[in-house]
Amino acid sequence: METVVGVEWNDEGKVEENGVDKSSSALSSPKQIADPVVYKLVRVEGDGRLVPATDDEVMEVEDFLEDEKSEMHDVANTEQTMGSIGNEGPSSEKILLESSEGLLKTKTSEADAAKQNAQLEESVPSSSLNDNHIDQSGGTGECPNPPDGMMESGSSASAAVFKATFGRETTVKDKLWLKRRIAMGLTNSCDISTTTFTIKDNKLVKKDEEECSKDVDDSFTQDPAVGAADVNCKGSPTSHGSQSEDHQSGSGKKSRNNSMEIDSGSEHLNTEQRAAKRIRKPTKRYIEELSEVESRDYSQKLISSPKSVGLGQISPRSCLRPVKNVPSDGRTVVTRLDSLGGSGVQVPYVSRVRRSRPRKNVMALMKFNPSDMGMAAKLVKKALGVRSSQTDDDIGSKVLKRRYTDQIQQPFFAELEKERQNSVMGRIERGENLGRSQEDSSGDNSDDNVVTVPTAKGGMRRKHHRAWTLGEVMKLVEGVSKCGAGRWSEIKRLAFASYSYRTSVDLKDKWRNLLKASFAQAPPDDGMNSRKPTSMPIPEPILVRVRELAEMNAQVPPNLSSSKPSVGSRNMHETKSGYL
DNA sequence: CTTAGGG
DNA sequence: CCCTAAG
Repeated sequence: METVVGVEWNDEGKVEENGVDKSSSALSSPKQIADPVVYKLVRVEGDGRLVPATDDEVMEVEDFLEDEKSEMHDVANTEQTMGSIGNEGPSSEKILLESSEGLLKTKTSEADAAKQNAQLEESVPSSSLNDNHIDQSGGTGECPNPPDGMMESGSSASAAVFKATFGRETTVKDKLWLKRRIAMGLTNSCDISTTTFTIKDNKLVKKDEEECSKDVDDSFTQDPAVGAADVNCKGSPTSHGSQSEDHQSGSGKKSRNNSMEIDSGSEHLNTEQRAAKRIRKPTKRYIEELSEVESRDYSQKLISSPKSVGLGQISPRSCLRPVKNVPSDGRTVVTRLDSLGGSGVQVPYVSRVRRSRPRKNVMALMKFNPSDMGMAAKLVKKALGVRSSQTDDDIGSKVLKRRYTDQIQQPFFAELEKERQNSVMGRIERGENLGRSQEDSSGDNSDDNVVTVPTAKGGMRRKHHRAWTLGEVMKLVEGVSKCGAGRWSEIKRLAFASYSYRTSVDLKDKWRNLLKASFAQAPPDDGMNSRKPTSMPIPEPILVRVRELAEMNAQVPPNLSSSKPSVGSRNMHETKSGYL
């Protein structure tokens, strides 16, 4: 099988001078004259040898190219072109061409490459390589899709684009192949196009575009991650965003400017146009540490991941975007409410839910938003998860949340808390198994509708951070006595079935704390008590039991085990001994 | 998903 | 409480 291919050679040309210099016409640029890089037509024999193309073949190609040239002017319907590409499978030719490509070592100096690129921009008016492409095709009023722009040009232009895309020359003249190649390259490397491609026919694209265009106008400089969507519309010069394709295999924390992988192999890439890279999905924690802006970007990314795209559910995202405009110091909660809500007040509530179990609330949200589907829910959930944490940060940094809350706020809060606790205690002592305290009651359905409760001194307390009531503690202890420490899920099922909050992890944590408390409270007796009498008045009996159980489970900390041996007498007063 | 441990 | 790593 033989194939005619175009090959680029240096003037020094190692191949017979039989070809036709097609480069200038192909690239439709007079400047090409001095350019040493030219196209030669050669034939690739079955054994891989190169044979000068015959005149007929040359003519053939010329016609082909002519055809392409004319086609270049036809900027009319890009979608059609796209379609044809999509439908066209790789021709058998392609394979051979690829192999030949390997054989022919193209040599192109950097300068040449530069020239090529320069020409490229000239010859491909609506190429996405040009940041102004939006303006050029802006007449349509639509946001041009970069790949489409690429597709408009013929093989010659495609070749140029190819080079621009892959950073190397191509010997392939097959228009379709080039197109596909470019498309693939873009798809794989440039998330912009990914999005574009995937949702090309999706009406949501339009929505997206509307949103982003609206957004872009006044949006601050966008992080590439978020820029992606915007790029689609505006082709932001600064950020060729790369929407993470959400390859689960994402690798370590890479900067957004890391090199991307291109299937056909890439050499030097024009960094300007290659700015878009695949980026790794940051971890939640990472996000939390980031500034608001970046956090939001994260949400964007999440939502605009292929999954959502595939389902054509991007609405949440568009809704989210506006949030960006909210001043960081302000109550993002409210804003988020509006934007996300599109529909509702529910959103903020949801957002307040603890990350580990937002599902229920999300479902509730779904009820309010019938239009949202499962995937959307997931995404929303995720986004909200991020968001919530972020909001927390808004209210007060994590540090504040913990340190400040515990040490400074508590004193003020102490009184209230104490009162409440006392009432609880009373009930306990009465043998009344308090199902739930006041806090609890607020919990299940409407739970933390109020994000924070301002306290006397301007402190903020989170509602959804439920203090452990004595009853809960007792249940916990009892549960441990029954099931043994470590079987938290069991305990949760048995003793905490009615407490929708309190995950097994919570139980575990609490137990850990109890353990610590039970063994550690001896030494600082007076000091601690006097200073923080209100913090957590766990009755001694409970502590004793905790200690007991701990000993039984060999959970006793080595050093502390001897700290309080004297209390042993009381240990028998409980029901637990029989169980274990 | 559950458990265990660090933050 | 939150997060993550393991099983």
